[in-house]
Amino acid sequence: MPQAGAYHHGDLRAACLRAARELLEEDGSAGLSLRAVARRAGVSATAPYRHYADRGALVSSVAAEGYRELAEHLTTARPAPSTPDDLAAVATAYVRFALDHPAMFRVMFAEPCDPTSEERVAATSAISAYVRGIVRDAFPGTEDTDALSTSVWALVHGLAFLHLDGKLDSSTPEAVADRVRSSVLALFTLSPAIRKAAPSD
Amino acid sequence: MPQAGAYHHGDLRAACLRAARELLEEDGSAGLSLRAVARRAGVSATAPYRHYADRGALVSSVAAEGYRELAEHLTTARPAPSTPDDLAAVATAYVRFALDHPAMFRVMFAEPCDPTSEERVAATSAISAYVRGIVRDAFPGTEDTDALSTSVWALVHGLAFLHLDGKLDSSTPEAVADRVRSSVLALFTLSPAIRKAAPSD
DNA sequence: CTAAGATGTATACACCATTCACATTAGGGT
DNA sequence: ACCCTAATGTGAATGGTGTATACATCTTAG
Repeated sequence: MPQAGAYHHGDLRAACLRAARELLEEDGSAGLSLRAVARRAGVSATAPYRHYADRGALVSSVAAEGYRELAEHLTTARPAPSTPDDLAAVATAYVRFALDHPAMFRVMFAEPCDPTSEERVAATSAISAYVRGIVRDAFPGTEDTDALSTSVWALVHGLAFLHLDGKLDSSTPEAVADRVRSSVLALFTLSPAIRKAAPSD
Repeated sequence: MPQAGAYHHGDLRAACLRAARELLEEDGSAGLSLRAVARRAGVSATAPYRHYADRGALVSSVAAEGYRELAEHLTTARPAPSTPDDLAAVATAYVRFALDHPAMFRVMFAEPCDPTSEERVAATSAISAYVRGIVRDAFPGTEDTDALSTSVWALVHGLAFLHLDGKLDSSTPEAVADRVRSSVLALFTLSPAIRKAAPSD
């Protein structure tokens, strides 16, 4: 039975993760220090090193958790997305997640982020596959599904960041939802002008 | 005549900016510390405070310079853009800028960034206006130019970030250029499937 | 020429990441 | 039941960082 004595924590690894997430919510990414995490977990400053190689490793774990939660948030918004309309709904859910958890979202995407963290790679490729699945269902006639889903992800991701950075008004959830929705759909309803102007390959 | 004596630097403000940019190129955003800037400028650790309120102010100035250079980079790529093809070229230039100056790009967009820096606001609105101009010329028949240009900016911005974060292959400039180009254009060439699937308003 | 303001320095404090030697404990092999 | 080992947590120390404060030096306006 763990947690009998006070010397050993029991599950410090998980406690650190939880503390890190709380600090992120409260003080933003600036407040996420190893020492603060240790303090909150009620443990000495260097104890976390037994479970994380360095600060970056902790951050990577937090990010990975964020990816999983984002994925869950999206599937909750639309459990079985298969139409352009579903796609728009998922897109707004994506942006909403970013605005509801700004510090977490920044940790997930705005860090230097070495690509050697398997946890991160696995989690992001899950999201990528999810988007690809929706696009495949929503636009069955598409030749290059990968390219299109990349475009969609990039569009939504960019919208999230521009809102997050205050470059676009995000005062009300409705305003954001409307913009995301219309942005996603607008790009699909412009064909006449474009086909006339750019009839290449 | 400045720079006669050694006590006063002459133009420490500019020297700090230059030093900050060099450190950014060399060591990434992690190496950008006020103390390192001061060291490189050959000045005491607290001297920069005479010209910048705090670290954030320095970073904001660097970011503002980055915005201006990005704008210049884009206009150099296509001095008078007016077609979808031009738009694609400008888009690749945008992503290329991000990949060529990753640390700078992150400073520009991935920082918490209080919206109270006039320098930043002015510089970003310039880019926003530039994109809007291209879109207006490239798609004259569009009702809501603002919405469309927002979408375009978001798409390109998202592509830049996904490449930067290693979520998309950026091993060769050609691969990146092809993907950006096709991503931007692909979204304009899907009309049949979409109009059939989502015939709303 | 001098006094005041601008600019740079020195010192100090608090915080942080990280390392290392050490203390405590849990659990498996006997 | 016992001990030994590996896992886990502690404490002190090192070197880096942002920032405030008091002080030194220079420039320049009057």
